[in-house]
Amino acid sequence: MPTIRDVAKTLNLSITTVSRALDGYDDVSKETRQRVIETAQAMGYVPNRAARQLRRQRTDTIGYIVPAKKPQFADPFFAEFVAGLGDEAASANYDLLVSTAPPDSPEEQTIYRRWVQGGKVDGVVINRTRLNDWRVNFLREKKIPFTCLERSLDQGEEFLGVETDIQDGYQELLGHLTAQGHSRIAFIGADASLKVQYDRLRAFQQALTSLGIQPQAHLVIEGDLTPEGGYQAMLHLLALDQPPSAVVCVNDLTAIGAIHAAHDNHCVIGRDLAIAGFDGVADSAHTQPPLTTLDQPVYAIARTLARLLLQAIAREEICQRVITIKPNLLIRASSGGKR
Amino acid sequence: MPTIRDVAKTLNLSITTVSRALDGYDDVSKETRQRVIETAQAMGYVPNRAARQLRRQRTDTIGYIVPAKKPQFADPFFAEFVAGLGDEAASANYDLLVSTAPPDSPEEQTIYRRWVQGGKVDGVVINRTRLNDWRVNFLREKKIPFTCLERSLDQGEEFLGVETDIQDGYQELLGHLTAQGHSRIAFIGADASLKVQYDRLRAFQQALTSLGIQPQAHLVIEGDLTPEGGYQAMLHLLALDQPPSAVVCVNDLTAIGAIHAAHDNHCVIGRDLAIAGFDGVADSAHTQPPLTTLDQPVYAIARTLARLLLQAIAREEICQRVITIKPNLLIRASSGGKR
DNA sequence: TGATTTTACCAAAACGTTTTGGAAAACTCA
DNA sequence: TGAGTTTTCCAAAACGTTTTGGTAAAATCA
Repeated sequence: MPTIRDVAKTLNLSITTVSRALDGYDDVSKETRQRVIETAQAMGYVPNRAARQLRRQRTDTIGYIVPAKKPQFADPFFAEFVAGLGDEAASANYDLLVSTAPPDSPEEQTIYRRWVQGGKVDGVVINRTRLNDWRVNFLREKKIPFTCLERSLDQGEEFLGVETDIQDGYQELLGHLTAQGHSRIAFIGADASLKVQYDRLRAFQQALTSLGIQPQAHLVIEGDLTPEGGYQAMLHLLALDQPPSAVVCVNDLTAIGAIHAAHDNHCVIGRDLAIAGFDGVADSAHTQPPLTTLDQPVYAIARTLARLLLQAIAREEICQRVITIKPNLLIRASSGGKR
Repeated sequence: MPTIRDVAKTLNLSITTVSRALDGYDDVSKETRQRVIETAQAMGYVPNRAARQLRRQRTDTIGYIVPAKKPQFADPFFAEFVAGLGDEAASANYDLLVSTAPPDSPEEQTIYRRWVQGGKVDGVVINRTRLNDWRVNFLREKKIPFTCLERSLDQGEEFLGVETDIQDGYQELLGHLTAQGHSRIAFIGADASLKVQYDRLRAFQQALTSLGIQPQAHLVIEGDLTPEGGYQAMLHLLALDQPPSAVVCVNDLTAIGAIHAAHDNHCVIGRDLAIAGFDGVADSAHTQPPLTTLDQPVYAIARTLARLLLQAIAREEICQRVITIKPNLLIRASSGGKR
């Protein structure tokens, strides 16, 4: 593996000149630069990252920790999210470091500490933000750049990241459901400490109220963002004295589980029961019947988060620190809409 | 951010002693070690990774490049796979570097080159191995440790990784299908350059033959491992003069698309048509009807690949260089089995 | 006792870059 | 012509570790 020293020796130049030629400084002549670039290429020289990082005091790496329960995580949301981060990072010659840890666990703390204090990453992307999130306080205190999907309550104006504005989306979705005669509408949510749960439940209830329907506490169930959680929650709803005729789920995976449970109870979805999700993961188009959902451009959101983070790392002026995204209602057969 | 120098100064010790105390060498007294550890802890000292890497000439990082087509990838297989790699790496205090690149593309080559030659990773995990795979030749030539899921034709005895033995699985699956009277059985596969396509198609045909059924070329269709590919392939099959009564798909995502297409053509799956997948991704339990599939322990496979890789990096003696895994047939309603 | 071994520590070199602060050579202009 | 300016290059100093090759002091042994 040739080093910069080898290249310099071959060309009878100093290390300095080679370094500066390759980095595009203008204090090296055109011909010299040409020679350097060619020789480096021919010798297969690639700068050693560790040495560069040590000297430059940065890593050209951003980090993301998948907030997954114990071993597996299977939400395609994360897959798309990671792809978006990775692609944006790669396009700026950055790398993406990935790990998994259960939300709010000691492991999570350990990894963040190792990455941040050990100087493994220049910045971090956070999602599944919690209402009170130690991560934002920790990163803020350590003065490490970071971006968030959804704003925690600890963050005021200095927030940097993406927020989804779901009010209109839920208004439209519930308008669609009530237009078909539904009035007993349930909500299968997530852990109450999550910001998305807080936001989506509130938007759901506000939309209901604005349509003249009184929200009912016993029609709000807690799931866990997985199909299994959705399945159990749906069973619970179906066992009620007066089961709902429509169910809004906090994400698509929950909805997939709910559909399954309804099927198992011989409900015909789209006729006996309307179901809607949130996210627009690829699978949602392939459930039976296809799932009505509020589609978010997850891949684009991830790229945006990475882009903002890279700008923050480079200390660029960021004109728009909060990027707001509105989900897009996809009406499919699961809500009895057009087939 | 305190460095080892700060710790040494605080304790009036040399840098050497601090370093060796923390690394557990035995040429430092019990009391000194204790003092060092406590002070380092108290000062919040964490070794700088870049400096350590530069000196040790290794990175404590393994790499994995998701072989995804253009922007998105949504296969939960990858999500589970990445989680497995990440967890195993973390348990050995290693990190996981992730990127995405279309298979066999210039981007793929660039990233591998950057990682390997720039010394960003100590080793690499490969999956979606191709029949002739430049990656294995490249890594072998550069003498970088790597492990593979599935063996490419370029690899002989020096293979290190996991192979799936699917012969029995397909035998059992096709036995199950023929027992229900199916004899026109189609196969929706993947790109012919992939090792899994090669293996699974061959296993499928051998199983058919052994059951006394002549494989028919026009019942073998090429998909692309996505639901969309499965959807299109299924439409094609349904339009045949004599459509198949059962369809075996190369992975679950393909099967999910196939189910969708069949539904859209008013086939009742499990009655008019049997469909089976491969992988056992979480979603396969929640299709309607639930999908019969050959379940692979993806998470465990990924952990195994990472573990083997770490052993290779540490130059440990590896007693078992090829770990063979057999998928497990899950009979669900999509093949007309038990409900 | 003096010779040998063990214990506990350390100075300095190395890892491969980037950056700082010049400095010689080649121009430019009056 | 000679003073200033620009161009092109470079030596040496970091960056924060780990490792090498020691050396005094203490303990052990004959």
